[in-house]
Amino acid sequence: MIHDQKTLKNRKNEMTRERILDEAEILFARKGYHAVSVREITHAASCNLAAVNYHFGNKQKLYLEVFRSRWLPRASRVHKCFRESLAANETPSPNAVVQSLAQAFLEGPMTDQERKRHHQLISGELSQPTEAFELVADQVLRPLFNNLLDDLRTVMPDEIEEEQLALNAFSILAMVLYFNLARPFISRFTGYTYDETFKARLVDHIVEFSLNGLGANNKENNK
Amino acid sequence: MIHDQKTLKNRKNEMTRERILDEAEILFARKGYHAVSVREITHAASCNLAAVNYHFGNKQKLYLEVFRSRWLPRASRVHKCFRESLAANETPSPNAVVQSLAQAFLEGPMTDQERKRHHQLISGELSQPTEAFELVADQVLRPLFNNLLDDLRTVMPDEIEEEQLALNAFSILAMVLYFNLARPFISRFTGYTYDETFKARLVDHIVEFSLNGLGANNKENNK
DNA sequence: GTCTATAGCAGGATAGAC
DNA sequence: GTCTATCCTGCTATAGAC
Repeated sequence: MIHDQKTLKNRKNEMTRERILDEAEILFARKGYHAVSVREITHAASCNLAAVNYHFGNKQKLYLEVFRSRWLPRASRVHKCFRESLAANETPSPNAVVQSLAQAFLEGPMTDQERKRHHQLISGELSQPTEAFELVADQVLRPLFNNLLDDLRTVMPDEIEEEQLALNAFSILAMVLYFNLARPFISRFTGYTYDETFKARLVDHIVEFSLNGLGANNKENNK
Repeated sequence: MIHDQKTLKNRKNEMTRERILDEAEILFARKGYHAVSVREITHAASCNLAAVNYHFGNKQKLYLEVFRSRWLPRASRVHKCFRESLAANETPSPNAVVQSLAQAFLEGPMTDQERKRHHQLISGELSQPTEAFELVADQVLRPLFNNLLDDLRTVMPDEIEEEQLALNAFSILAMVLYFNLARPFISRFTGYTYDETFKARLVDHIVEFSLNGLGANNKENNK
């Protein structure tokens, strides 16, 4: 009995909490932290103004929780997609590394709507870092970067220097992230929409450009 | 007489106005539009709260004026630096194009402090575009992009498609802009500081990576 | 043109009833 | 846990003295 009541309460509690997180993420992504008010969030989540303080303490902690419980898991899915796609190749190659990465980021496990929110949120943190950036840098970006470094070390010639390797890793990330972050800018100047065809075209381009950039475009490594 | 009084007034007026613009730019860059209050700006500029409304109408118009009178001219200096550096080569080559661009952006006519402000401001607009983005896109980004397209068309093989050309132009821009925008992220992961040596190293890397990426790294075009 | 003073409002946060 | 009512701070913008 008591247990049932408790789970019932918890369930209702959880649902309000989740609704707030959903709406908060949408609004923070669309307008940025400071441009969104708690009133706006609670109104969108159809709950009371005081609910944010009750569930999260304050606005800043709600924002952090959006990253912790929404952004990080999604980023993990992308990272996992990258690793699995890469592992599916029987022999590692620069081509496989770059293609897996580009596909995971541009065509990966997110819907277009999710991807937009996801990138707007991180874009805000790159522009004006808060505590959330530490979280993202340590739990997502650094592991991704280190994985990429290791992958490159495996598939690149042995004589390559560590600094050279790091710069190459950053350059590949630059391509992948830029074509996501600069989407409005790119659409504006070319008139292309980011449909499936164009995204596939982009992945091909990124792979080709990066592979050549790596100077690893010799016949035996590609494909 | 009357004329002298007028110029004197105007001069004092201009100086307050300029001081406000200076401080507003610093604060908007550091904290973002919504996180800065007019009080903060006028206090930093050692003038009265009402001065912003007198000189600019309101906060939003002040923000726009920062872009118009501070950001755009600085971007023009960079663009000019790029064009002049490129024109200095007797024969155009992919190498000259990319190197001129990378040098203008990374080592160009700005101090490091200016560059940081400059990139933080545009970074905010990329993340949450306002009216200022239209200004920047039309007056700076589009001309830059078109110039780069024309340059590439000149130096690249004739059979290249327009779409391919545009993707290459975006990729080069991605490299140049990313290594500026992601500076905190890069420093954090490598431990490198952006001193003169490292910036020169970066320019070399961007040039090499992009040239290879263009697939134009044949001996007769390089150098 | 510059200032003081203040209107007028929106924000985050909380106390206390239910 | 959720709600109402409210506190209080901070904001933008303006009116009016100098």
